[in-house]
Amino acid sequence: MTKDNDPKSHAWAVLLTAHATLIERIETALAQAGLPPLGWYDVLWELEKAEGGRLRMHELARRVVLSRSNLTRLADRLEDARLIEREDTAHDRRGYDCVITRAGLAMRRKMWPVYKAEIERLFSRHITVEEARTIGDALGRAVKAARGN
Amino acid sequence: MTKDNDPKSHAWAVLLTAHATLIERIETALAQAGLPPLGWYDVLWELEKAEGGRLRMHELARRVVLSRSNLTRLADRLEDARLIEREDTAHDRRGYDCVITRAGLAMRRKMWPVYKAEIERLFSRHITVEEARTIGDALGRAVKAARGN
DNA sequence: CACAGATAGTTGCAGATGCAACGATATGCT
DNA sequence: AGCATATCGTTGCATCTGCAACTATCTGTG
Repeated sequence: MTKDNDPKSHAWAVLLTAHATLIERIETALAQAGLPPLGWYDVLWELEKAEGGRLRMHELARRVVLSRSNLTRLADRLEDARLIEREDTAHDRRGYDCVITRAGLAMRRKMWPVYKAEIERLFSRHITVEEARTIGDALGRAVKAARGN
Repeated sequence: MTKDNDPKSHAWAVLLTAHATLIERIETALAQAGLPPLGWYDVLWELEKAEGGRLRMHELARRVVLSRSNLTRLADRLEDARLIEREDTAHDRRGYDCVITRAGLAMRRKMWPVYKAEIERLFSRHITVEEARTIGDALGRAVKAARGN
């Protein structure tokens, strides 16, 4: 939080602090509401957005920015909770599709209001639409470049 | 990365992705250089900035946004590596001061070029100074509000 | 000054994480 | 076709994490 001489380093430092602080609050809010952690939401939401509610494991891992081994076990937990299912994929006997279930859709819908309220309370309320656009654009460029490596 | 209707939700989503992606890259770079993880840097840097290179455990935990139990063990590791020391604090027999050692200062100095190069490559290069100011201001406000809770 | 309640830091435990190694399958080259 | 190489997803291992419980100490109130 120290005033840096370089605005870019300062922005990076604040981004780290903001992420850590807000995520901590959001996880707490979800836990207090008796809901699963944010990582579950991310997976469910990516699946819900995807064509047919299904994605290959590696593609899902890429989208939620998780290592594969990590996604394997997160998928295990979600499958135990009946929120997703693994199906053999066509044309590649090595792979699986993760498919979101009805219960998975319902869970995501149940988590969203809690998550949304926290985003509003902790983030949206404090920034202007113009700032939001700038953040989305600038960080979006950085992500795109990092992925293009 | 989906185009959201709401710029603020979109900014939040991009922030999450950017954080995850860039941190992953930075950790990889540090590991490849044979250096400790980013969490060590954060602690060392906070101590180095602090008056006398020392902070109480709880204050250090607050600044690096870590739970206390977590900081206890991170401090254990740093102490094992002789990068910090714990000293009884004056006036409160419950508490300890974490103090950075010469080796700790040296380690932070050794990590910085690697960290800095990654920040530059992954973040600074892709944003303007004006955007950096906006990010620092906007997220700074959010952090400040969240802490004032 | 005695006691209730708050705070400092640590520890046990269960769960989450990354990395390297693995078996299985696919792909490219000859 | 046959073999080397790459990719898919899982697993073992060591490490890291948060929560709740714990001891020790401090603070405020009567």
